[in-house]
Amino acid sequence: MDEKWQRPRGTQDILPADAARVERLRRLVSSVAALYGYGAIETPVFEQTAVFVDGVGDGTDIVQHERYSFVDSGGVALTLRPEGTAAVARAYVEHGLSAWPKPVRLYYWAPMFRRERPQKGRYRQHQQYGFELYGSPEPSADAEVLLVARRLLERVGLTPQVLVNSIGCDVCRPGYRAALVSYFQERWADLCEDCRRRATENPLRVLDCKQDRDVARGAPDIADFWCAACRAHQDAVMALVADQGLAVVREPSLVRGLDYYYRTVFEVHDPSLGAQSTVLGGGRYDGLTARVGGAPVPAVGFAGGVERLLMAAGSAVAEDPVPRAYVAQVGPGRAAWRVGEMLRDAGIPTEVDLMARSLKAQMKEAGRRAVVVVLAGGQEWEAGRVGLKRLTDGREAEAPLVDLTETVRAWLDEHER
RNA sequence: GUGGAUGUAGCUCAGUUGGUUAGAGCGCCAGGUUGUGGCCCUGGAGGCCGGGGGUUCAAGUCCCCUCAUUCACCCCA
Repeated sequence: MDEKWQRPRGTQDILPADAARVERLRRLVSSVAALYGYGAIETPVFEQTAVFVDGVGDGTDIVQHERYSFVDSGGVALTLRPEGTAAVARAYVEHGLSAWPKPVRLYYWAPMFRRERPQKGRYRQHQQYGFELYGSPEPSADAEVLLVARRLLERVGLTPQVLVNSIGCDVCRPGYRAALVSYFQERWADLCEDCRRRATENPLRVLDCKQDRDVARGAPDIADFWCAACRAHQDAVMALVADQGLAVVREPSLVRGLDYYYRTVFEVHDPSLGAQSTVLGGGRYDGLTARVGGAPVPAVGFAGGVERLLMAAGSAVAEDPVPRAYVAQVGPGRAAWRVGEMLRDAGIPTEVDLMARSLKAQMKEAGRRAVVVVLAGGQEWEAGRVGLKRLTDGREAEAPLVDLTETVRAWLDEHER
């Protein structure tokens, strides 16, 4: 195949069978959203570059190395959306949603773009769903969002292992950061190359290094540095979810890579996904609206990868089987053509031959994609009757045309059970 | 961006130490008496062996480059 015509690296074509699973998951997400009162929001696929650079943080990998950015013919700097939260925050500010009765609950489902090296569960274009809860600084807001995540995962058949941490606030994080830096300076010789870089750029991230486990384990725990307010917040969130039977585990090394997080952060992993095991991740981001031109508004939320969730879900999110009817033309004429539209008038998914096939070939085709075959044409047709056959059990009958839709529906219903 | 593995039919894969017209299974199409699928039988279509260059009398097989896929690092959904 000429590589000129291959899809771009890290993108995917989703064929009908998989598209049906995606569609099914999408309905599931919106049903959970409805259950908790989250309204859908859609934002553009691209934004002015500053929305992500300032919103997500210009030190983060997704804005530093992974941006799909371009300047349009009018000279405007634009970027394909790499994540949803900053874009929603921009829309929240732009449309004055801070004037809406609080809290404001929003969810989205949208394609995201990051120029990374593709691997299992990681694509340059992928889809994310996300939930955003604006307006409440209370621990109950963090807890609700965690409960939404749990319900969603349970609906797709997973039992989530939720990892939680608090990365503190402006009061306590600087102290922790300083303690970490001096700890790493003492062990500089034990750090891997990547960690030395990280130790200066973003010391918190050395914690989840995969090589220097020992160094990370011996590092000071942020829990010992939390201010009273952060500690109380974290304790309350943990208590609230535990109250609802959601077991969460505090993971001291959990830090997340986006700059807007504040206090609560959490992730859900699934080991079946390999190295890219994060099914969903999120946290609190009270300062984000201020980064995109608004007043600060407290907010919490999370986002999850559609492809990863589908991989982890396996057959739990299966394609909906659609029981179909197939109308075969017997002999010459257009009987099948007419019966087809008749069945569709009644809302029954129906196919009719378009290949000028023999009856045998039509039957074969029906066997592949239908449950009930209607045989239209010939002498019965002249007498106002058609033949019926159910492929699943071989049942056959003849019916007057006037009763046809009723009979087909009954046969399909019986098959369903 | 770094490292490893892999690219042969629509799909899953054989293809010997380089040696004639590159194979199988599944799938697809047609037929096995005029109007009844699945099973079975017969036949058929479908491959610049990812692309380019090189070594050789000879390359799907060996070498180099490139593209893609994949796994891991990095990072994250």
